[in-house]
Amino acid sequence: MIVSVLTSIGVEALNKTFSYVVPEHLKEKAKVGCRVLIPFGPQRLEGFILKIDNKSVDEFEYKLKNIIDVVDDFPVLNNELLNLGEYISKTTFCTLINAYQVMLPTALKAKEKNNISIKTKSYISLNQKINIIKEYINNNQRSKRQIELLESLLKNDKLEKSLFDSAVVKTLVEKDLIKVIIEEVYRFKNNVIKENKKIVLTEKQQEIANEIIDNLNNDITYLLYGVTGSGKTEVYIEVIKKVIEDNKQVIMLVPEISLTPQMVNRFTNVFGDKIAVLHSGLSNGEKYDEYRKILNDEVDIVIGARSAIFAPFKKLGAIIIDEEHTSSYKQDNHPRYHAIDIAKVRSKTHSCPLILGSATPSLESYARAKKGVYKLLELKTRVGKSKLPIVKIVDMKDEIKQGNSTFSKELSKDIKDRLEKGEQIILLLNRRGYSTFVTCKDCGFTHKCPNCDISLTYHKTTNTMRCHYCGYGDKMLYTCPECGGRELKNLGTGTQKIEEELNLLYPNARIIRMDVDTTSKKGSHEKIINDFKQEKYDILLGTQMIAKGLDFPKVTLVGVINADTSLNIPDFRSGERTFELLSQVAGRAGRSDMEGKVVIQTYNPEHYSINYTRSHDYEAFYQREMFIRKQMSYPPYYYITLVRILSKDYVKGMEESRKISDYLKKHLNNDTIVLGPTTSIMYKINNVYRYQCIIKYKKDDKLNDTLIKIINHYKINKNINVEIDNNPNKL
DNA sequence: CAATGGAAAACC
DNA sequence: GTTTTCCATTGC
Repeated sequence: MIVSVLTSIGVEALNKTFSYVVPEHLKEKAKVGCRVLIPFGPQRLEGFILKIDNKSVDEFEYKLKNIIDVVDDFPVLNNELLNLGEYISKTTFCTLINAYQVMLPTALKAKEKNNISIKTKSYISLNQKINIIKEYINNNQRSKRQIELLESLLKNDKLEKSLFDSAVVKTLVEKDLIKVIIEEVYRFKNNVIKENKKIVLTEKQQEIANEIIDNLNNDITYLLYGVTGSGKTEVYIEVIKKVIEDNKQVIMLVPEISLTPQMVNRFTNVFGDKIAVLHSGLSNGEKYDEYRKILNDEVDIVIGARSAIFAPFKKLGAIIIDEEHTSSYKQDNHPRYHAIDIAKVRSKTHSCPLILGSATPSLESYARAKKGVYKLLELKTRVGKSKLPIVKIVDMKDEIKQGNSTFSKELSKDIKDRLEKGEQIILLLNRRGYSTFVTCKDCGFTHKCPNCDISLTYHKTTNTMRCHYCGYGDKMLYTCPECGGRELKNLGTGTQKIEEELNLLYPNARIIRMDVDTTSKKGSHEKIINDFKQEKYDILLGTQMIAKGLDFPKVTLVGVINADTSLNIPDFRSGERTFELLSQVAGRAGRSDMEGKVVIQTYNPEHYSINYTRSHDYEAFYQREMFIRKQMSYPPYYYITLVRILSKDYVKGMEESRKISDYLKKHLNNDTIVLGPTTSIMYKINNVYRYQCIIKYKKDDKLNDTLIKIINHYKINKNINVEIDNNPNKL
């Protein structure tokens, strides 16, 4: 038997299979999709069997080697995953092996040293009839510890092996009186809080749910556009109930790790424990266990982040993507796949619906819904008595004149008021660290990362300067290295500084900060959220991770310290991102019957992205933004493909970028627009210079082939790296 | 003419 | 990606 094997090495030059002979004793085990251990030159590698060949050895002009071993008892890649991998590799221009690896949990990736194993627990139980045991007990009265063990087992079917002395267990096993049972156990445990809330759908929710339920066997994509607090989750639950009734399974994607516990909790209360959880907050072992629950048909629902879209369910009945506009549904390193694209492919293969939910849909999705490509479903009002919060926009230019720099008069007053009333507050600042850059007052020197073209952020907790791109860290400077000046100023405010100021202003307030720096430990997301929910704190201060989907009934005030941080990013999506962030965080206020208020501080109060949040007017924002996109030939009017050229050599990078740009202009359609080359916004990261060309097109049948030609041309060049990003999140 | 090193090729 | 091979340059 001869098989084609794809090695675990993810380089363009090895993006092909190699043939091996399967020795007689492995023939049974070797199936397509299984991992195998192979000799590869002088090394040993793992790879996937992609094909079983019916060729014979002498049809090859070189001598084939034998496979060393088959790693898996069952194919890690089933047919659907094999096809999905090809799709990813084609659409994201990555190697096939990279596509397969990204779909699998670490434990099942083809990798040489993978020591993530199945966790087991050992039990003991009786291996003889009761009368034989009793007889043994009577005849061996002196062996006290053996008798103790046997008597416990007479009372219990099985007991943990570790409760007893291993020598005692050993003797009894040797005498064939008891046996050891090894059981697989799952590592991940959800701490579920019991709820006794009965879910009653509003008329509108029921109507929408019914519409989806009536069409469960078609690959329709729905856009469920519902304002914050309108109860999209209730609709999801109603649909899922029906899918499970039909004996099918559901994938539910949530945008942030911090939102999973909340969703898991709600779902567990409705569906019991037939739920697997998959996100980056789990250890590799836990992820493996959750994945095995899916493989073993033990669960009906997977809740998770982006990669959960690959959950290997055999009978998918529905895919739900909550907060579909979230940029993290697209992977921001290679392979840059988008979970929604994968979902569409899977929805087609399984003939099941794809439900995209959001209060602020991406322009692309909403435009598609308007065109009828997606089916638009709308929830326009909040559930019950709760109303959308009042939004106040504060012009910080005026406040500065009055001497207020971080907190406006209005926001300070409101914070004080809520603290007195014992209500909760959420404050958003989309910048972590203490200050965003350090400048010398005398010569204007800014402390930049030596590897990247980025100013370093000061972290007061560790007294270090850190680069948020490459992770570089340095001691805080007290004298300017350029001119020796002693007046270095901290400019730009981060969450750490706000926390410090809040502590000074409201010494009695209990404040918790949530950003990348306070959530690096496992389970810390959940802890912060639970503690805040249980009112152990008055103020939750955080970066954008606190903006989406969280449900805190006691929050009546949301403050945005600086709405301009996301607006000032030079990117065509910055307006959309700003509106989305502000609308989402505003949606955290007033979710119960208490009225909510949102205070947005900005230096651009007249900007439409900020202004339309005041009236919660997505439609108006959409119209305005679409007008600009049309003028500027941006999505959704044009598709964008970003070609990024990376090189350690500044000059060579530029030269090759120019060649690539010329080649694109020459070979693409006439109505396709090629911009660049230019240096990227971050022109140097980790000592690698970055250039880019932007391709805007409506339809270009030559694009794919042209890009492949460019990639092939550079695949052997070690000085130039070319990356393709379709529909980029950032330019 | 061996030693060194960096690029290129092979990897089934 | 890692290892080996190849070839040109350098040093003695």
